[in-house]
Amino acid sequence: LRRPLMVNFTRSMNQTILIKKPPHFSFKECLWFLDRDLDDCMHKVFENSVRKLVSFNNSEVLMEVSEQGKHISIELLVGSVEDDNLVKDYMEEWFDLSRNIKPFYELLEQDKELSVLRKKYRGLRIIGIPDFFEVLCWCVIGQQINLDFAYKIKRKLVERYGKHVTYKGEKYYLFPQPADILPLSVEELKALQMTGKKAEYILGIARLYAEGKLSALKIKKLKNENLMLAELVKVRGIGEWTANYAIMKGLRAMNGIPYGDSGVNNALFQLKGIAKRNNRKEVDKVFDRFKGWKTYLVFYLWRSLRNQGQ
DNA sequence: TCCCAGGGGCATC
DNA sequence: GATGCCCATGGG
Repeated sequence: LRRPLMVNFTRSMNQTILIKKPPHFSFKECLWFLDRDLDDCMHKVFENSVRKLVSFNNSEVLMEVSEQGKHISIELLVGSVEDDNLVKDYMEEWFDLSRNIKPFYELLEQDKELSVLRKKYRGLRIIGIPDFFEVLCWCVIGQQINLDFAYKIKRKLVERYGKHVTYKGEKYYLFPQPADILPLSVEELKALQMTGKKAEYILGIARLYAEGKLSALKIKKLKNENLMLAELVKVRGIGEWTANYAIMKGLRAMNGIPYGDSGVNNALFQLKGIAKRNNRKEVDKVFDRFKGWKTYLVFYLWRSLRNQGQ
């Protein structure tokens, strides 16, 4: 028998998971980062929330993340999970929630020019890309082209080859899996406006995944970040910049420095006046004081390049 | 027209 | 290890 009364409660029946906000956390700053002015097809940002499709044990779940007082609220608009911890663990990775970033702020305070980063962007966390295959593909796509164009290419790839669910007329996508990419030809990928080289690199990465030779787990098992970088750089299409970006965004390694990154260079030029080219030693000099927090410094430097928002 | 944008591979010396 | 060249699109 149907029970009409239940209809009114449809909304509250969605599974909702609460996570207590850690100290030094600003949901607004995190939301700002996810939004920027970029057309990222992997999530949708609204005024006070962000929606993202995630796969837990091969079942798709559409999350709506917002803040509710002292908590971060994750409402599952589509799908559900048996164990709340799946969602909590995912959120921890995505927003780097479990880290106490106070020591980073103390280090910032000691740097005359950089302390402004704390004042302006307090509460911003590393926003990660928990899918390691996605990080690697994204790096290859984004190499050496402007970000707007890179996001355009990613959108084409994802909309064509990624799974999606539809919610209220909007489509939400998962990044394609290695198995989705592997059967494609260079020509099919070039049709998405990436170069032949990039198409080869992405197919190569998908192949390594399929052969079980490359995965987040394999890299995580390595003892330290230098070993991780060395292993990743062996892969065609992955250089020093990409390897660093990948362990920062995908594995939450804390001492990544994407040498040669134009954003980091521009920010350090603006804030500290150091050269934009051949500046490795100067960059190291700034970063040496941030042992254990280098990735955070990179992230805050990127943040400083865009002045809108608080 | 030239240069740059969240590079990397390769050849060459 | 440093340098130069190629890839290849779009915006300033």
